[in-house]
Amino acid sequence: MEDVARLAGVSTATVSRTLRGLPNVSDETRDRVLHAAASLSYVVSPIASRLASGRTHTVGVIVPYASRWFFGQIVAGAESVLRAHSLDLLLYNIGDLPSRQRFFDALPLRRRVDAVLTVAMQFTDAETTALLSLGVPIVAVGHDVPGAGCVRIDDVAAAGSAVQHLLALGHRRIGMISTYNDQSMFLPVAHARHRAYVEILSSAGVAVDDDLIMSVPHGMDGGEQAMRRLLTLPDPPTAVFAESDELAFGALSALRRTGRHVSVIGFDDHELSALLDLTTVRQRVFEQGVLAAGMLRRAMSSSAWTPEELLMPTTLVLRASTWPAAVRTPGPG
Amino acid sequence: MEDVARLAGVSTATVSRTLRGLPNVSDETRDRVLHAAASLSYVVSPIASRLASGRTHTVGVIVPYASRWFFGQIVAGAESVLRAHSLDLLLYNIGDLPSRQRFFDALPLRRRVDAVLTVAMQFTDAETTALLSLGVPIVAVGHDVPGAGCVRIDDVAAAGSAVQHLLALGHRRIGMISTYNDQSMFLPVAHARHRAYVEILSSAGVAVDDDLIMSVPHGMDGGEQAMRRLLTLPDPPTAVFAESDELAFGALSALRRTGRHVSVIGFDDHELSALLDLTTVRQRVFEQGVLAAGMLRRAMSSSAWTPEELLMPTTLVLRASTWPAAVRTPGPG
DNA sequence: TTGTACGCGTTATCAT
DNA sequence: ATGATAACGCGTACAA
Repeated sequence: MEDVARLAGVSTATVSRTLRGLPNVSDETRDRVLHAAASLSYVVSPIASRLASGRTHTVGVIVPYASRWFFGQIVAGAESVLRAHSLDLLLYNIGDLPSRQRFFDALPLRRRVDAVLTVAMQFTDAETTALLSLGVPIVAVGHDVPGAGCVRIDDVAAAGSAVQHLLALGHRRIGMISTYNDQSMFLPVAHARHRAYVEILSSAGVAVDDDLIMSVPHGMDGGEQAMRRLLTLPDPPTAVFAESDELAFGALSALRRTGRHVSVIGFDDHELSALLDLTTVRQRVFEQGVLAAGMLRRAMSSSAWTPEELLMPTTLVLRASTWPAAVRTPGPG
Repeated sequence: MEDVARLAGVSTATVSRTLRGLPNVSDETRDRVLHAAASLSYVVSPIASRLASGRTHTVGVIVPYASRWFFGQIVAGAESVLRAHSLDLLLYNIGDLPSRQRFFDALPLRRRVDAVLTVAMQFTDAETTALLSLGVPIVAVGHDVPGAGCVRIDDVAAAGSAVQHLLALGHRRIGMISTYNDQSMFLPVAHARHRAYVEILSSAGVAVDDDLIMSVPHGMDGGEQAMRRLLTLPDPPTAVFAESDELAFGALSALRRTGRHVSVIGFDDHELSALLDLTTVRQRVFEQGVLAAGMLRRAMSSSAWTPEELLMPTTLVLRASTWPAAVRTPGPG
């Protein structure tokens, strides 16, 4: 920077001002500085800049399963807007217990980020406290953190509409495929969808049979496992609500391998759900990442930011993986 | 850090040494410092540390399509090992022309990373020069960069085995679904697989018909589009080799919608390929990310690192999406 | 083994 | 509008 200043015949202070586009720089000197910088192909050292300014220009993103479709979409959405404002994104993948403990033990985010984005996590009180102790704004997607901004869908209503759909098709024996994580805790999303399942069935006068609720690890394998177990029941379900499309894919796989027929409805509208003809509840995932990042930007720029809450809509997408109960099940008619 | 030093009754230099685990610190002082740091819940400022040491502890990762399955796997694999060594990973998603130009225009990696990982990119000479001008070690996955390390599969041989499989099934009219990017350039991977297609057909005495080669944007939509076009040909193929499983998924979708029957073989062994019964060429993607990150670590730690080259194996995975030509095609028999 | 002191490359405050 | 200079928080020769 000194070289640039010398070449432009000004002080380093003026170079700094110019390069950051601050006011109070005459057009003429601005040109000189810009030319000098260009001819020396000089760029500001982000690290030195961060140390001096005290701002990291970085946001930390915490997800449980980075390589799953849903989280990939969220991260990609957030990345696109953060990058556009030259903010760095530091990804922390803490799905399994060991990495999670390491994370909250060392809390590597300290002195490192200006804001935090967390996606579909279930934090203990201690973990929440640790997060808040970072002293930076937080935005959560798909779950709540006290004092944090929030982007989400109405999980209970959306999951309810899925179960409602199965009821409307005449199904009464309806299974559910749910997930848990390493701590044997339900993720908040799983919790809400499970609640919707219970509520809708109950209010329709259908008894909730715990045997029909399978709790498995997230992913296709989990879904396959769950459906296999459901099929071995003495009185298996005629329809199943899977908490996510990836679980539903696994369920479809089990059905195909066993040659059985059970209606399946998923949740998300995964990129491949149309191909697999999966009835599902659509949510705009990428966009939630975009909106969350926008919220983060606002939080970082205004010192008096108050947590916002954004509720995204969902849509029931009807395809061929669900059908009336009577068609395949012996009924009274 | 001064506070810690004061509390422990030592100098900041000793604190620094202790916290970095350097030798030449007596066990007793080490304990005192560690306790002091713990009781003040002090952590080193990574930014200040980086400025002082001149090392960023960060690697830049350049991918064309961050949210596609393949790249998600690579990045997840690399992240897992980088994180384990507390290295940050800065992701740059430059698939479309505008972001790519912005990237090479500003070259935001300057003074920012200790190493670079690029995945399946096709760089122009100018872009390669720009990258090399960063003066940091580079590792490329799925393509070559002069002077860079490399992790890859034998694309020509692997793609060849796919085409060979179709030939062995008796197919003679074999299509190919290939990709191009925004600059209308073939990605190096696309190039190699296309070459294999031509070579294998030629050496089997089968004429290469350019009408059977569809070039589309990457992704399911592209695959669907390509297959639709192939089906409208006066003499459509009886089998198709898709450059990636995602393209193949699109092709399967088109077949299902049109009720036509064409053998399809993909490439990658995507998580969902088994479910869709897609015959494909398997490669271990996540592991390539892991290995590339390991190579990067070696490159960063030893000043005299010489580019390594790693060749990963592939396997032909036979499923139900390919079948003998005679079964569905009127033949002499 | 430990302490001193300078340097890392900016930003920001206060003058001018 | 511009310049001098003190932070920013640490690493690291060098000295002790």
